[in-house]
Amino acid sequence: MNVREKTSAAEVDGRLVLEDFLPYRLSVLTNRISHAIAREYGARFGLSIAEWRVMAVLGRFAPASANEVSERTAMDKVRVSRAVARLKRSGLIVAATAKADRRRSALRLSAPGKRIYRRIVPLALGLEAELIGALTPAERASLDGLLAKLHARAEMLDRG
Amino acid sequence: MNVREKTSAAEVDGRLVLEDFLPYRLSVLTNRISHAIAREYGARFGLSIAEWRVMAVLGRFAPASANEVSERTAMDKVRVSRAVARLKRSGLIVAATAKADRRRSALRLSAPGKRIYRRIVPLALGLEAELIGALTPAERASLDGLLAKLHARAEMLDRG
DNA sequence: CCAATTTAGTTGCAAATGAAACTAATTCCA
DNA sequence: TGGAATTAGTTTCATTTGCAACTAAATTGG
Repeated sequence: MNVREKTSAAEVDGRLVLEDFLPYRLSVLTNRISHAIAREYGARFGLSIAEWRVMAVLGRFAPASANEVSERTAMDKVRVSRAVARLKRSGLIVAATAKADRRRSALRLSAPGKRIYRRIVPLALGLEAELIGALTPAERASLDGLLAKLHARAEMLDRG
Repeated sequence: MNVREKTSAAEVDGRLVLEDFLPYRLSVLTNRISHAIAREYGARFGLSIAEWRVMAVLGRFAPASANEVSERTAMDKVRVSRAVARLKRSGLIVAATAKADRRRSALRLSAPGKRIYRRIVPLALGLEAELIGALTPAERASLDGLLAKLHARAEMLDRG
């Protein structure tokens, strides 16, 4: 009957069905979340999104170099460099030169940085809870696995 | 034994386990995909991501006003306004004044715009295919449902 | 009706961004 | 070894971004 093969859920007759197109859906979703986050605790503590992300990485993985932060967040290294500079200026993080490699900095949260970090974490978790509140535990587990797979593929696309 | 309640998978002892934190994971994933996309067809056709998104919406929903584009993509209206201005200048879209409401523009792809659109669509779909290539049909369906739920929640967070 | 408010879209301006060039330290290998 | 190539991070510069203020059109309610 000469029915055209459908190559993807996101395509009909050569046109892109945007609302089914995964990169688009992820982008919109992430935009909305980032926006809500920026309002929620970004503005409240005078932190940009980039700054908060740096702090979040350091709260979890300190000491870390700027490069490590960049890799972990997929943020541009220039953006990281600037966020780090601002955070140093405002005293929320401290930088030592790494012993093994003097090009590298060893970044950590300062005491005031830790205090702010500990105030933001519950807010961040609260927001996440609102987000996944509609999901059952099984769905959360499923989401977890799917994101892991997508992440692995995206890393390949981005690098290769 | 006074074990502390664990409030979330992404929290341990007051610290945020970033790699389990949904907004972070989505952000990294989206960053990587956008980056790959920008390289893949952004640079190749001289289009910014914003411009391509406008075209993608128009390819799907023309005629549409700038505001509609903004809502559908969750992009700032200023960003849309500028992308539209550039696309008009380069002749890829045309704007008529909406009959019913003369503040509104009625945007459409021009003939050259359609030609470029039809060349980009397969690339976009190819990229998406690479991304979800690792997922079974059941997993794709599952992802679809989960994103829909998250999207609904995110919209509430962003607006309310 | 028409003044007050709302909505679509643009522009001014200051801040954020990122590619490319640069400095400085390290590694590689001939 | 030591010079070439690589890597960490910063700076420069042109572009992009987005808030706020604006214009213009439409809607609302008195």
